Amino acid sequence: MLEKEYDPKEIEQKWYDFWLEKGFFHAQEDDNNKKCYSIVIPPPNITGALHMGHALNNTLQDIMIRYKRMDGFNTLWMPGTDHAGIATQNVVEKYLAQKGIFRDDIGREAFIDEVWKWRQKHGGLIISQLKRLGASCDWERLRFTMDDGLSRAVRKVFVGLYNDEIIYRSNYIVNWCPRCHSALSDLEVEHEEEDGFLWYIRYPFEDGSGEIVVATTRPETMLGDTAVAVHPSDERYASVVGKEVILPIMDRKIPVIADSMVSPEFGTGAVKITPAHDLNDFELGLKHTLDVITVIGDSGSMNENAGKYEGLDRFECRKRLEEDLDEKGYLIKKIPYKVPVGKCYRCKSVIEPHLSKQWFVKAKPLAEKAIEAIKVGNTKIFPTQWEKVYFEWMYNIKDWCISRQIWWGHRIPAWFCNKCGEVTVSEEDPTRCSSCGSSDIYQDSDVLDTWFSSALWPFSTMGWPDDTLLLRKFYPTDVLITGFDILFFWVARMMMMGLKCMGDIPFRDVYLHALVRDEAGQKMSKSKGNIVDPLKEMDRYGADAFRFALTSFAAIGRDIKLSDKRIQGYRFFINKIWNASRFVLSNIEGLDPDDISFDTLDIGLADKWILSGLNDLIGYTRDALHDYRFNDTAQALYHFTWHRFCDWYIEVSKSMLAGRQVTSTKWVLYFVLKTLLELLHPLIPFVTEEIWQDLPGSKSESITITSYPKRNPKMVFSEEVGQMDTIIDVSSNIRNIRGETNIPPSVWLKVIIRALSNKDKLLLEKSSSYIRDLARIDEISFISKDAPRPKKSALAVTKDIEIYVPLEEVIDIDKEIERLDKQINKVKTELGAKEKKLSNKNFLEKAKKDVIEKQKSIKDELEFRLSKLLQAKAVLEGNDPS
RNA sequence: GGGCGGGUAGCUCAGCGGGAGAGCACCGGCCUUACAAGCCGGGGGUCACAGGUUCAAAUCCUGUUCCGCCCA
Repeated sequence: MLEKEYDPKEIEQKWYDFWLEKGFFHAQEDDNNKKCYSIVIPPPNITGALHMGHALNNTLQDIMIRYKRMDGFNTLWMPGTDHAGIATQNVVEKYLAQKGIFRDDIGREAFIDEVWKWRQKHGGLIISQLKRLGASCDWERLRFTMDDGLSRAVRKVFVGLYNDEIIYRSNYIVNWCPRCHSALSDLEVEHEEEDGFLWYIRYPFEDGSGEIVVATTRPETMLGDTAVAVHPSDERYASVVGKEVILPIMDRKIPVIADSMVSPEFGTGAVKITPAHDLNDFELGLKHTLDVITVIGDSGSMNENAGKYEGLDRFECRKRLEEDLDEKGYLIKKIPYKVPVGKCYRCKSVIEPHLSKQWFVKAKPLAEKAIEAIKVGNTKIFPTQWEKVYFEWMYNIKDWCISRQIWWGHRIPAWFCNKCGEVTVSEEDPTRCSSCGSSDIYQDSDVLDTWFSSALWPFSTMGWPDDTLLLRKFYPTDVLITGFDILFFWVARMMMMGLKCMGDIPFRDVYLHALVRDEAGQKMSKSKGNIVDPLKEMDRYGADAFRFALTSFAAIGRDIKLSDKRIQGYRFFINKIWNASRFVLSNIEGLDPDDISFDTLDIGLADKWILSGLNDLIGYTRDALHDYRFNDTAQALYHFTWHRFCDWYIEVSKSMLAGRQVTSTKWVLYFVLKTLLELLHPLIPFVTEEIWQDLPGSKSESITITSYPKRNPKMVFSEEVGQMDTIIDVSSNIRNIRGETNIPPSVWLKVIIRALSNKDKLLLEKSSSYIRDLARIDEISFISKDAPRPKKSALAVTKDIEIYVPLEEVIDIDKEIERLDKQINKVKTELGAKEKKLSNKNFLEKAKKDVIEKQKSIKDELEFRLSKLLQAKAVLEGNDPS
């Protein structure tokens, strides 16, 4: 027997330990009997703590995995963590700084040792938090992007792509974060518009024939200018192209050139060209063979080429330079201007376009196959509108800068020769230069972008480059479930690498879920203080309630606005299940389901109604999960459990348990509860296991490994469903009269029913006991078509059934008239619309027959109800025409 | 500048060609022995705006407007 109060805490821990101990989550690669189903986890950072995004993401994955596991698949949910190069290095640096240890003091090797130590100590936090959530990952296979195996995969891919000339090294303008001290890929830069200025500066002609005025948003870069450019067809400047100007402050002669890249509308139509500090300028510089002068260094301060500004921070330099220009008369004006600013997505520092030697992945050839795979439908993206976004990005893909100037990560397997200057790229650490054979070589100090190893995740975790059983069985994976925000970062790159290295897609489906926001729709962030902590929510309401809430909100294509209160609402649902189960378990004592054959049971109307509904629910749930409609799944289960099973079936079962059909009622209660628990288990694993274990009969060791319910054609009873719906409808109408007239439930009522159709009449007579129970009626009588109307009674009409509730002295005439008027008005409005529709010739000619028929029958019903209500009102008003 | 998503009950959202829905909140009545974390009943919406297509539009098309996001 279940405890009276549901206490999630004890129960959750208990069952999770049980599942682990039994090894239910472990995939069997040598099992040849079952079909396989696999998911790889989006690896969280080792520095991370569980946030709402993780919670949602992993709940959805767990639902799919648990569903498939129950449904007979050999399931693999591959877990792991990501080494998160820059983020982790930052965290560990801060951690060491507290102890007075600094990276540069201890050196690279010692620092990396420290990171591993840190990871040993703190890196497992998020894993334990995922367990708290109930994630049924195959923990025995836990992977880490810096593991030996995965590192070997990284090297293999790097070398392979290098040999295919897809990876190359080049001197190019990259996004440089002066704080992280590293290059970043285009994706790692966040673009914003900020309030800035546009400076207008005179550049005098060298021959003294006047000046040209250039406009710039970044005056400090002028120190590295090597040209001024105008549009070739800009008449204002046609005569000055080819002349030279003196660069103010620096007193350097630079040419005026013409190029169609210049926009005549911007500023004065003349722009300064700084090839070392702007991507467009760099390309224009290459085209016109301009000098390249770097004036800003790695840390964002001015270098030796900046003359007297050397050593100043770039923004300080801007101020000083402005003063100097103004003082010397070069500055014409400075006007407010919206400027685009790129910021580091990790530390928010302003990105500096920076000329440096970096490693790149040539993306175009990889993208072609990745586009094709989605085009032909080998991989499908849900919701489909993301496919467009994917294509857009893939078609315009740019080369991917993969080198990072940090220490923590996969070191680039390239060695430079001090003697001949050539590079040796090799999977094994070489001892000699592959070009000249010299042993005077050194390894590139850079590491790879973390996303480079993440791109290999679906196959590197399964043992690639070895040909493993795991890969053969579980690759490609069935679905990738992740947030849309890493579609480019991760999904797109896994597609490219999977197709390149494995020759096959990494996953058949991609389900992109929304972002979890706060109740005001704001992105959650520490600085805003609007974070909802999943751990706290789970402590407060239990993991099940929390999971169910997230699942209910996971509608396709929407952001999720989450508040504590909304989670609380689902706590009530868990409690409802708990109490319904207490009712069922305490009332089915003595039932041995093993001894019962469904075919021999004498089941009644209500039984058929609930079983048929349950059967539909099974189909609906399976379909919804198949389409990743998680919220539909949750809603359907919620509604059926609460508003069909609890509200109606359990209610009628109470008297059935005291009647003749005790066994069948017990069995139906048992069967519906059992099935509901199994349907719910993937969403709310803990509470369902706790109750399921208490069910009678022989069963498997755990609900986790029991079969997911299947539809049963023997449980389809459409006629009875309609009949029970009529009974419920009549009962609701009686309850409505009771409610509207404020008659408390303690007062038993009488009811008189007149049904025009014989079918309904027979049904209601036969099944009147249901109505008695549901509406608290102690006497039901039936009158014929031509019998006089019962006096002093309230009336409700549904379909062609008249329901009279005699109120004797209780009746308040005015109040009842008021009540009838309300109904009359409602019916009149609806009837008006129907009449209009049905008097429309065009409608009758063009609409489908069944639609017209339906409208007609609705109209007939409304007319009937109206006439009855009007008559009832007339009686009360004392001018009964009959 | 280009693209995407959205504007439906007080709030959060579902519905996406044929009688406007759910949860929460609100109002009234109930301790009816599974559940007061509950039960029963009720009120509440020119479905952003303007055109169009259609017999029929919250639903399809066009435009406007507001909000959010992505890319440049």
